[in-house]
Amino acid sequence: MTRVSRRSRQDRDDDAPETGRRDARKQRTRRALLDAALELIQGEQSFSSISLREVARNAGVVPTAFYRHFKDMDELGLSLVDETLRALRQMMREARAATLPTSHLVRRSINTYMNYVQDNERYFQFLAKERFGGSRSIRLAIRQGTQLFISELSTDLARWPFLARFSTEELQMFSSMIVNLMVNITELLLDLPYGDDDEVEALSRLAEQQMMLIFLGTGQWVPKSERLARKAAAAAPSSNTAPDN
Amino acid sequence: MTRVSRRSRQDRDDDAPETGRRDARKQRTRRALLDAALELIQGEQSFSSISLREVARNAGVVPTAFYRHFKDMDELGLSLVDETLRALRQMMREARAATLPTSHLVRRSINTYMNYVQDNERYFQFLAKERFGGSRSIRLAIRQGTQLFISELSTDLARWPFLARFSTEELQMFSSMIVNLMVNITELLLDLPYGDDDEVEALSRLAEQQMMLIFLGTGQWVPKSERLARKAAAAAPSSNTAPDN
DNA sequence: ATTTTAAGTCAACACATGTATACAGAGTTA
DNA sequence: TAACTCTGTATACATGTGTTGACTTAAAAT
Repeated sequence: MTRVSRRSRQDRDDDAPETGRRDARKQRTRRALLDAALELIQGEQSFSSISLREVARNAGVVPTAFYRHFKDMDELGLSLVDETLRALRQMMREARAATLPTSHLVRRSINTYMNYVQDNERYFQFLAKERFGGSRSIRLAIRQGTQLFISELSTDLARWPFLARFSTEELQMFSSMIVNLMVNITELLLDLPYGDDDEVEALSRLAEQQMMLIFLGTGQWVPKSERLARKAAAAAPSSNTAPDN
Repeated sequence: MTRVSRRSRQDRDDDAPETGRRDARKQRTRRALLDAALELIQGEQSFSSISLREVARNAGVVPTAFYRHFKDMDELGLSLVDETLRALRQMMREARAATLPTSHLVRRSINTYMNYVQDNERYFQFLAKERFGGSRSIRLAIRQGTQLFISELSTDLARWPFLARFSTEELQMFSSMIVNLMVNITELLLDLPYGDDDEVEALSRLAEQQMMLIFLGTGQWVPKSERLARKAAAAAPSSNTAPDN
């Protein structure tokens, strides 16, 4: 306790290799622990109901070794959230880079996403279960991540010509609806009997329709900026069958 | 084991008083157990992470007494789902009876609902947490309940003049979007710092806007029944800024 | 070559959990 | 009244839990 190590593996700020081989070993069992937790969650259990010992056992390691990596199950959970959201964001970035101009953009994006969910089922299972199930800190982290998504999507939407006229606030509202929609679809997808491609197809089409409905709605939505002006233009009876806002 | 009691309290089919006073006692501790579980869920824990003993303790009863009422924690959970959904359906029926003709129907319905959620927070907390957190049977029960809601809502929507032209399938899609939206709003509401009326107001308005957006979308949605006919009417370029379906 | 560091093991603890069995006493029925 | 039926209690057991402290043994630093 009198001496201070110059630099430990834990408090590095960026991912420097630090130094060779013991570190690799540590990283490996850390992964094993994370994977073990994810795997255990796959079944009936939720994160809050699996035990530290269970995780350690499943990772092929003695319970006390756990503490070399996480102080808590909660801390492991936060790492899981972090990792998951990072991966998701990564996917989104790639998707954005890949699909620039095209018809069927919506359909293609949805298909990409559905495939991604199926390939990374464990992460999404975790997110779905802990979005409301777990500790406050985990819930909060997930919510912040979701909010970040909404913001990113709304800046994307701002580039679409027929959405350019809306305020960022309105775009955020649209985005949040789309994200909610996809969250819901994701959760349905996760509960599907494994590998039923027809059902997945059906879900994709449902998502597409629902998204289209939202876009149709935005087409009729009167931007906040125009609302006062329009109101001033007398009280003409609405000729539309739909209610106006 | 040789004799068979004529009729036990458990296998009654409707709520006959059965007979007096011992039964009342039983019913009372049964309630205590259910309430204890709900209360425990209020905090950080989720249903799958609370123990039988905890519930018994919290209900002021010895652990083994639990078995006089439920064979399992899972069975208690199912009772909870049942009770919750029954109460929800009840609310919906009342709401439907109360609000017949009116402008601001959407706004009023939303306000009613939000109040209901706040008054029955425990039940909604439970639903939110177990919708994906718990055992398959509980998840399934919740999903079925949700589906039932969607169906009921879609028969309601069918009575609205400007939605009459749609197929039941399309109405179900609209309904599911609305229900999802409300589920999402509910979950946001539950995580609000307790009793912040302004935030609740903001959430209500958000829900209202989102619902309006959906209705605007339906106004532009081309019913399946008309789609072929329209397609036959040549390939006129769409004059709308919004994409068509 | 020697010392230091730290990831992982081992054994042990105090306690919580689900459930089985036997029992008490009030409530019901005859 | 006497016989019985149940809800709730008391006790006990085997097993799982989080966390402790002292240990080994390779890798890293000196």
